[in-house]
Amino acid sequence: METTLPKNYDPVLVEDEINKKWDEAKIFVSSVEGVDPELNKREVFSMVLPPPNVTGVLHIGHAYEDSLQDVLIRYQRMCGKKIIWIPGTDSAAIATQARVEKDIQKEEHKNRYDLGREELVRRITEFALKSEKVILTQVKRMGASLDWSRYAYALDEKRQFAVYTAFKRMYEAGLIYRGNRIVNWDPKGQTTISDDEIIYEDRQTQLYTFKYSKDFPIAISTTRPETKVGDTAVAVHPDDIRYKKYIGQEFDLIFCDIPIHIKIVADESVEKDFGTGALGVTPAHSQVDWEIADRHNLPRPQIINEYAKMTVGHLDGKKVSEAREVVVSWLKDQGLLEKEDKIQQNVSISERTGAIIELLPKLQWWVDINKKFTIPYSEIPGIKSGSQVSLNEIMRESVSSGAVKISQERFQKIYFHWIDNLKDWCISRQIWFGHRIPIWYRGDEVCCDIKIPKGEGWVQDPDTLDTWFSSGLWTFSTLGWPEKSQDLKNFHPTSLISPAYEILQLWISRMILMSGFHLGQVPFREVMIHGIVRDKNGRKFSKSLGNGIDPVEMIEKYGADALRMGLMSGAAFGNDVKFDEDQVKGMKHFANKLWNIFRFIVANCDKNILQSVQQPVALTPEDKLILQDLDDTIKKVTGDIKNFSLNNASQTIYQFIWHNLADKYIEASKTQLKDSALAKNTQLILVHCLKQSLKLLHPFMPFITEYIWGLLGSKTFLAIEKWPTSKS
RNA sequence: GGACGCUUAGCUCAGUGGUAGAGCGACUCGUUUACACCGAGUAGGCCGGAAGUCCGAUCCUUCCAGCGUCCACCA
Repeated sequence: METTLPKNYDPVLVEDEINKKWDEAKIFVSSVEGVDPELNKREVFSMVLPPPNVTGVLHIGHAYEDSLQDVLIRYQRMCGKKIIWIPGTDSAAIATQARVEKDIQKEEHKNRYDLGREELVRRITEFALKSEKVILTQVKRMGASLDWSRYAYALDEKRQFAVYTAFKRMYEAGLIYRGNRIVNWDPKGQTTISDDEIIYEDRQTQLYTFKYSKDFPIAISTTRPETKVGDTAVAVHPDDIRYKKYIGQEFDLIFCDIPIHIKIVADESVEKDFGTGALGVTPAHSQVDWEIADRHNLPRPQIINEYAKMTVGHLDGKKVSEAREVVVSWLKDQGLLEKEDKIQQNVSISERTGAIIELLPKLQWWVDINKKFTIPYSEIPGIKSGSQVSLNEIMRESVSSGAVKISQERFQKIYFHWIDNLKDWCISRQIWFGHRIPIWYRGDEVCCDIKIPKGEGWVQDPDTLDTWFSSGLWTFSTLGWPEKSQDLKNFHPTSLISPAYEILQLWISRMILMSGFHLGQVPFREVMIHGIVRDKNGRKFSKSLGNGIDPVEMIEKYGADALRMGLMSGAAFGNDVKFDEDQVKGMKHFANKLWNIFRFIVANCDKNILQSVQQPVALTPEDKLILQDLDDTIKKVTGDIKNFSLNNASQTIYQFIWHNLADKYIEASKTQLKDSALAKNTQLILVHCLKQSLKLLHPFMPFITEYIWGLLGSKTFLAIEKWPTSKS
């Protein structure tokens, strides 16, 4: 027995050491062509890592995602494929800016306007860099076999160039336009805010039912009577027999001493059973009404300003709440108010300032989803090069043709449902951190270009792009696009992407759109959506809930191998995983078990047997049983990984190593090793089983398997060994 | 409001149209020269509720309940 091997396995030291060795040997770097002359002839397996946001540190959900993909990648690598797995991080414009602004508000009581654009962006960038550093360390410690030579950040120079190029080409194709849209406006913060920054409060409010005037035939209901001075129509359902006869009629009215012009229109979106079944349309201050106005070509006067004050008639300058009282008492005086009901309503409130959100129209940039353009080149089945298509058709065809395979049926359903209801994509954001829109103005002139146009007086659009605009380019902006690079030719479309289901619409569909437009390709051939990790109570891990678990803490306690294995065996692919620390602990014990199997074998086998290529034979019933079990295990684990049943695969290999190899065969070997007729063959079987086990386990527990592999005397890395095949 | 998912042993989860499985935990016994981060055992579940299809359902269908997610938010 060699006394140099400690009884207990210490993952932390080993994992650092192995990581260093992998780094130095550059075995995960796909651009080192000289290492293996056969490499370029091999089948390619390429993936991008869904880039984590630089909004802080990674949580256990990222650890799960990284592990899943690394298992698949390591398996494919061992199957002899040429692997490219690209790491990166995302700037996550809104999320990051909001995070930093919040900190600054808290610590310095300053808002973005106090700091100014330049200073705020500087601060955010500083924060992003810090957070990027932490994140990268975390990803590395998880053992993700990424090609770090290809690391990309959403705001780095190359990606910036790709984003501007993409914008310009889409602009020139007529797919990007500028138009008004209703946004969430925070009157206290004096800024637009995104839907994620809104909290909904269930409040009781009054629902007023009234007529605009005595001559008007239809009563309407509203919780906001003051906005009715901005009405331009009353919408009714086309099938509503009560109101059919009025459709198309127009009225000039005096409402609360303010003249308004009302047209009666028919619109499917109106609920017959709500209120009076007639909707007063206030186009400028309601999302739904804006769309109705769109469909019926109605004027959209703005009657509330950025300070939540009225802008018309004698109400001018009054707060909306004051104006409401004025209007209600006027209605009462005129005898127009038919009834008042108490109803529950979701009120939108700004998360940060607590102000009630006003909806206001603002100029925004859009991607036209339905406009046809000529696609110069297309590999997508069903879309011919040179034909007329829309982005919507690209998104639909890419999946319905099977060029992108969304492997779980339920997610495919969600995808199509989303495409069916898709509207134009608003890509401008009124924040400062992110890719600034590459549009310049000079008087009435508008210019779209990658650089500031020549000449004096050009001013860049103040808005930045929706973060998903740059994320949509990710599969090819990371491969050198817009250059016609060799990488792009070799590795695009990528083989697989494995995101959480939350970002199917946000990200996956945008990548299909972008890749289709710019390359005439799909971004990936297969989408395998995974579940998310939850805490013991089934809640999501999130920064705002503060229930995050630092994977590094788990790694230090149990080892990255144990964390990976614990997460993998937690639940089936696509289902959510409840994080269970005990499971991780159990896997640490498993690592220790494997370590001691190794110690036993080293202590009981001749040194030359450890590296012998001689095939063992089955001499005893125990021999026969273990070799058969091994073969079954190889078959099952391989099949399970192919089917993305990583939970089953990990449990099968666990079962074999612990309960077949250790509990049964090693016990049997204790007598067989004493029998000179059996000793050598028994040693061969032990070593053979151990080595095959190491290979099968390697995708799940890369560190300990690689470490033991080295201690057995191998000169090559286990990570690039050949995957075992079963005999049957 | 719409869509989808989940509900199986104390806990975390697999699974199959034909008398229920794993890991952890619990309990009993054992071993202390591979491993106490150990071994051999034991106990535990009318597989969320109701109805239907079937010779037979935990698995298929319908309804209901609880939980969760995404989308749209109702004047």
